[in-house]
Amino acid sequence: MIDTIPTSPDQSAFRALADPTRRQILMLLSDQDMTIGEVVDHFTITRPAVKKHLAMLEYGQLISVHPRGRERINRLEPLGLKSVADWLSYFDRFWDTRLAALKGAVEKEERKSDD
Amino acid sequence: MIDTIPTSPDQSAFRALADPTRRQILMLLSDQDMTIGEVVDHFTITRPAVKKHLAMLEYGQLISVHPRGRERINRLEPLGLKSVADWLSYFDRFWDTRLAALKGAVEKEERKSDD
DNA sequence: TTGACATGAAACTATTCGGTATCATATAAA
DNA sequence: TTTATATGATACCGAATAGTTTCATGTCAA
Repeated sequence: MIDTIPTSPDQSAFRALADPTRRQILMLLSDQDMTIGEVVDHFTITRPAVKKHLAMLEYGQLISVHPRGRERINRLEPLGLKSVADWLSYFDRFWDTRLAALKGAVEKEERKSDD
Repeated sequence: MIDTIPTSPDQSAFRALADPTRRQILMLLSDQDMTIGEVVDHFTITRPAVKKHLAMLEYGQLISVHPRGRERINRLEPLGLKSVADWLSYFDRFWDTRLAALKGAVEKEERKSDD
């Protein structure tokens, strides 16, 4: 009986990804860091709406925000996305057993080259 | 200016994954197909609540439902998850360039062995 | 110092979400 | 043919979402 749900490491990241506008923002930030104003210029919704989306992305640790003078620079935080991808990888075996195996091998190889 | 958002292929799949209970259900179904009642037995919430979650998972094409007598068998549909993983793979380059390359190579290899 | 500008924040609205309780329907079993 | 069981479906509730408008704050520049 599941009562206290063994919450995945990043509930808020999954929630942050649920909205198409927020996913679009992530795509934008993958090209370059942007101020709030610059992000707003890519959408038709108002600035406060974008601000809220950015707040949720930050809460889900998918972006980080860095003040610079009167601006705030929004930067993609890929590691937040990686944790989601890792959760999904649990299902790798269903569509590609061999890929999962290779993935493990590569990651092992990487850990070796890290030290 | 992004107005009509170039919606990702699987908006409803992302939404379906946003809830921890639904992700838990997917984990359960990855072990075995289940009737609604069997899924309910793993949680403390009521059957109609579970039913709604299953409906969202079905809408997001993450599961399929198959009537059998008076029961309805819920089955994991891994391909729905794969489309989400594919969207995420856009960001692979940020944390693992080499893995992304390997992934491409493996998938190419698979396509070869498919025909 | 004053004005322009980038952002913060609050208040409000409509809709969706996650949940409940309740009742209806269809099938299996006695 | 009853009766029990598995599910469908509806109505309702409180909280969270996604958006708006409006106003306040802080910083750069003239």
